[in-house]
Amino acid sequence: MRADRLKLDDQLCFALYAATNAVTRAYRPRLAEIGLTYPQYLIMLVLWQDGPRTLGAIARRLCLAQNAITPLVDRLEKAGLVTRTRDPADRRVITIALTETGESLHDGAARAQHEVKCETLLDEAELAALRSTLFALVDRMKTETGHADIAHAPAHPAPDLADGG
Amino acid sequence: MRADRLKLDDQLCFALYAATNAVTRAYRPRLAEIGLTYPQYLIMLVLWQDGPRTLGAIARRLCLAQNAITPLVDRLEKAGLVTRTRDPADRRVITIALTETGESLHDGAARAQHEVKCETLLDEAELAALRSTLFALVDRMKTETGHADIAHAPAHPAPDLADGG
DNA sequence: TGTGATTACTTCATGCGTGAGGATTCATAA
DNA sequence: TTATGAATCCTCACGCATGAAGTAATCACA
Repeated sequence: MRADRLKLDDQLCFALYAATNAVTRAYRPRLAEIGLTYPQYLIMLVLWQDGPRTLGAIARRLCLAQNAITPLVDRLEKAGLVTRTRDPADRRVITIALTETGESLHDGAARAQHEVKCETLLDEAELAALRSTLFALVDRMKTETGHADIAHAPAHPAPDLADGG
Repeated sequence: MRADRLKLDDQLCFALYAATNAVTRAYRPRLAEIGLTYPQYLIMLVLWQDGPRTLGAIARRLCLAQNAITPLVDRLEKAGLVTRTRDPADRRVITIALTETGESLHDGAARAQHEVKCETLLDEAELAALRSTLFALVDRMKTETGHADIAHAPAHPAPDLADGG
C-alpha cells in the first residue's frame, strides 16, 4: 500500500456527508410528526421567515436547482400547506405562499429544531462558529464552480448568534 | 412576525446541507471522468484504504444502512470495478474486493480529490479542524439517535494532519 | 412589428437514502 | 434434532437532487 493513498477519514467531504446524514436522520422522525420531510421543512423555513416567494427565489435561497423545488412544492400544495399563484403581471412567475395550516406548523417545527439542536451537544458559540465556517465554504464553492442555476444567488449574510440545529 | 421565529440562516443543519451539496457538486463532473458517482467514490475509498470488506462493514464505515450499499455495489460490479464473493465459511456474508481496474482508478480519484480540496480555499489546518469538529458531531449524533443499523459502528479515529477535500 | 434570446417553470430518466419486509444462514439451547 | 433467535443480505416503494430537454411568456432590439 502506497503512502499517498487516499484515506476516508482524511476527507472533509466525507465528514460533511456523514454529518449531514446524521442531522437529517435526527430530524426525520420529528418532522414526520407534523407531516414534513427534511427538504420540505427547508422550504417552509424560507416561507416562514421571508413570506411569499417565487419558486426561483426559493431555489436560489436553498442553493438548489428549480427542478428540485417543483416536486417539493407539489407535495406541500397537495398537503394544503402552501398555495401556487401565477403572477398576473408576469405570467411566467409562480408565487408560493403559506396557507394558515402551513403557518400553523411553525411551532411544531420549532420544537423539532430545538430537540435536534440539543442532540448536537454544541453550545451557541460552537454552533455559530461551525455555521459561519460552513456558509463561508458554501459561498466560495458557489462562485468557483459556477453552477448555472444557482451561481448568482446572494451570499449568505452573517447570521446572528442565536439558534441553530 | 414573532421574534422567536425560525430563521434559515441560523440553522446548522442548513449550513451542513448546503455545504455537502456544494462539495458533492464539485466532485460530480470530476468523478464522472473516471465513471464514478460520489457515493460510489466513497465505497471505493473504503476498499482502496482498507482492502476487501463485507457489505455490512462498508455500510458501517460510511454510516449508512446496508440497503443503501447493495445497489451501489451492483453498479460497481457491473462496471467491473469490484467483485462479490460469498464466504464459504459463513454463506450469509458477501465480501467485496477491488478488481485491477478498480484499483487502477485510485490515481484519477486522487486528482479529483486534490482539485476539490483546492477549490475549498482552506489550508491543511483549517481542513483538519473542520473535519474533526464534524466527525465529533457525527459520533455524538450516532450514539444519541441509536439508529439500529449503524449505532454500533466504531467511532471515527482522530485523523492525521494530511489531505482532505 | 417581428425575430431571437432570455427567463420561469415543468417533465423525464437516472442514481441515492430510508423504512418495511423477506429469504437464507448460522448459533444456541431445549 | 428441532425450535428459537439473530445476523447478513436483498427487494420494493417512496421522496429527493441532477442534467437534459421542453413549453410558455417576456424582453431586447433592429
